[in-house]
Amino acid sequence: MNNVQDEPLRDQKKIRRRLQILEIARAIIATKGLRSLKVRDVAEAAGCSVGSVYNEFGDFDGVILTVNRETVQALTVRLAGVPSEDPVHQLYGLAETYLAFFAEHANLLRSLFEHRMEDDRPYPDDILQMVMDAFALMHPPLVRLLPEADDVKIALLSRTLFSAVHGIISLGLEERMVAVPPQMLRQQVDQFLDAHLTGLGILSVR
Amino acid sequence: MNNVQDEPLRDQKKIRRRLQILEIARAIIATKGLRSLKVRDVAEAAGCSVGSVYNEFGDFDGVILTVNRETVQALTVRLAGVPSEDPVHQLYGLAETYLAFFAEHANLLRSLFEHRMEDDRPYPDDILQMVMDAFALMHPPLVRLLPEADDVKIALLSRTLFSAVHGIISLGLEERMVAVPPQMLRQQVDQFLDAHLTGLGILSVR
DNA sequence: ACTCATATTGAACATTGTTCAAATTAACGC
DNA sequence: GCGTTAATTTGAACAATGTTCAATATGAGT
Repeated sequence: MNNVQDEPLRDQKKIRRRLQILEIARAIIATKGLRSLKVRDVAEAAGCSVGSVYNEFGDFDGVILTVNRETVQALTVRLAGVPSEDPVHQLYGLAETYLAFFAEHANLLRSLFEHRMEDDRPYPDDILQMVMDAFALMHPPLVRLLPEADDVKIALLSRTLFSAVHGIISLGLEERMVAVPPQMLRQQVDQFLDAHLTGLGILSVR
Repeated sequence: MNNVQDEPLRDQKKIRRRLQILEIARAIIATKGLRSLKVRDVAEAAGCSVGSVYNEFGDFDGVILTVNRETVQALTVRLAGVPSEDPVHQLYGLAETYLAFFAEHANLLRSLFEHRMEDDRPYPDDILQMVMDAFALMHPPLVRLLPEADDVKIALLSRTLFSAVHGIISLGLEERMVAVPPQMLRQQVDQFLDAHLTGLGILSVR
């Protein structure tokens, strides 16, 4: 067993604090946006010094990247929960779930997609991989709907669909670009899928 | 006449410097990204003090916003140059021109779409309006192709198409998301339009 | 309880946006 | 031209914020 009693006190506190820092950072990003995230604010709210934040995460980007990592994970869980009996419904479900998640956590998603590293350090591979995995959830329904298409075609198509839906949603929720009301946005996404799936021959023309 | 001889010397210098500051800021954003833009670098390269940058643009956001404004203008000019004889070709042309422009000026476009103001000041209305005007260039061809659709439907559709294409291109060019080679991206955009326009009944099923 | 390795601290530093009193400069009337 | 004046320009000082590291405190092992 490896329960909490076995953990040295030192590590317990470390772990607890790590979680607290992340919780606070996430809350600030979610409510006030990435640009409002400040080391000192996080340290103060977590009841520790700025040095501790650095000990735990290396640099401030480390905090942001960890929050982003957890955002993709949460998104993946939500997307994986979409019912998969009917592949067409599944595709609509994935898009609508993405919309719902984006609407709930707009600033967290923006942090994921818009954050640029200091200098020109590369974005961590594992996060990229997680994003890819998330939209690979479209593969199975697409394979079922287009049995004769090869893997490359499926991969390309899922990437296209994901990117297109992402564009519609992210620009649609951008307040500054004359935000579309959420209900209307859902309709917009559905109509987009109607047209696109029809064009792919998946839905029949009405 | 209002030629350069009539301008007081003071204003001439002011105008020249304003242009120079913008040119330098644009060059830095374009080559090293928005995050690498620093007041002192700009001032030094323009041969003036940091104070002058502030006198001219109010604050540093002012410089960025002015560069962004000029980016939309340049984009609009390019898009407006797409031939309009055939509405279907025009739509493809608009998308491909957007792709070409985005590929050439990726960092400038990211600055336009991703820059967030300090605090929560609103993004200037005139820039939003310019972006709207840019993608309103899709209205005429869509009206010709869908004569029975009302204005609201056209506006919504053009917004959807623009957002979708923007998503495909911006994620496709994102190095960190496993960048798609430009040639492949063009194919991807074309295939997207094929399917979507077919689904809308604009292209006939092959 | 003592020792030692480790974690934590926060003051000091580095970088970068912002301000403003002082210096400079151009415009104008003579 | 020259002095006066209003406007502009300057850059040192300030403010905000990311980062470091020597000194301190703390938990683990005996």
